[in-house]
Amino acid sequence: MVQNVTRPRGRPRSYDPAVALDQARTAFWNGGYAATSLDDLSAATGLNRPSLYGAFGDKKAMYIRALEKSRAEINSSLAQAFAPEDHLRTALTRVYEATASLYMRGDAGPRGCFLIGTAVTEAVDDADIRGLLAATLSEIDAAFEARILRAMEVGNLPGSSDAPGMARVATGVLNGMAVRARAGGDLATLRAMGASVVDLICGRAGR
Amino acid sequence: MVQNVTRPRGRPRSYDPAVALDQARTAFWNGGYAATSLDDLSAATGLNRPSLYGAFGDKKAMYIRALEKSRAEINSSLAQAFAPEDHLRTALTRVYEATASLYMRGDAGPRGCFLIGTAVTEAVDDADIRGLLAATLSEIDAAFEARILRAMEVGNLPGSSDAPGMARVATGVLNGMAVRARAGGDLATLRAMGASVVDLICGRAGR
DNA sequence: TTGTTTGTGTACTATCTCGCACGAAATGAT
DNA sequence: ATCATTTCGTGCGAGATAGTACACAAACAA
Repeated sequence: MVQNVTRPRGRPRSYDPAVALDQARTAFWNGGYAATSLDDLSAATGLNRPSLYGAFGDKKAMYIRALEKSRAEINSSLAQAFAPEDHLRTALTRVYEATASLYMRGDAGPRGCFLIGTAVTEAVDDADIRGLLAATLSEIDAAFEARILRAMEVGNLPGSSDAPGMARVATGVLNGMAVRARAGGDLATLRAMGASVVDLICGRAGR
Repeated sequence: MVQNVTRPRGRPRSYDPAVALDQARTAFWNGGYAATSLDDLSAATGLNRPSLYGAFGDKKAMYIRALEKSRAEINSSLAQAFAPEDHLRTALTRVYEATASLYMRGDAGPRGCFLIGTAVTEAVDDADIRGLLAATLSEIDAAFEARILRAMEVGNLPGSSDAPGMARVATGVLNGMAVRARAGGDLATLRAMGASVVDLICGRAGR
């Protein structure tokens, strides 16, 4: 409970920047980066354009901020899902179940993953976005790989398993689920994709 | 060698519509649908706007035509790759190898898959594009599934295998490779992803 | 030739887009 | 109370964008 140290000098802002960033991300998430105009962002956040510029800079800066927010959320949710030391099958299933329902959310229909749904298109022409996308994919790979390596140590997987390869496949199926969601796929299909790749990694009979 | 039956009445067009469609698709492929303007398309094809309208209608009609062309190419290349009755591992490897090098092509860096790279973003707001994307994904699933079922009949896979699930995972990894390509991933990574999922489906020792 | 049909190219308009300049409003400092 | 500082909101302007009108060019038919 730290008292607000010192209130800044001038007129207080009438909005919460974190909330506004969330609303802007929602707008980008639905329509993509290029198709979302500043007027759309203005309508989504309730801020007028000068306030948007004051808060975030230009359109691309807003988008980068939204990407970084998603990146942080992905990393923390993977870290959380992989923390409990239960069986690999349980941990992977938890990740895919949570992801499937996350990807199905959205007012205008399922929107999948923010990065896959919007950044992939821009990545070819924009090095900043491409770098952020690549970094996030690597981090997801690394989270899967670390968890798989732990499973190998504990004996849940054969010691000869190809952990980096399995991790990239695991990430790839996540990407495929994001694509399906935007293509209008239903929750059952997404969950089935996750279950199938868990079976392939952990073995069908599983346990 | 059919003689051009009857030449159409008026002034002949000075371009090949199929070539122009290819060039337009290249422009969309790099920049995405929304970010590609009619001037970009005009520059890419060498046609001026009235000719573009005359040939294809508006921008969205051009894009739909490009999507359908890619869809047809995907279906025929899968049918071709799956035709020989060799081992499932061979057939799958052939598909992933060919796809990996296809996804790495592009003048402005690797562009991945045209559908994944451009249609996924538009799919939420546009039902036509969403439907085309969903139909193509289903067709890819179906091609994988049919090939896996044949492998089960021949005894290359256990009869208890989950063919639909494996097929969706196979498609998902394809999607993941398309994402990686646009994120700047290198050919070795794409190929490794393919090899890993082939190992998971066919068994590590393989053969 | 002469007329018909069709493609080409310039130019135009209405609209949208971004980014910012300006004054009004709301707060803290003195 | 007055000033300084920061934000808010209306409105503006330069430029891009989609789509079209219209005149010209090139082919064929009679």
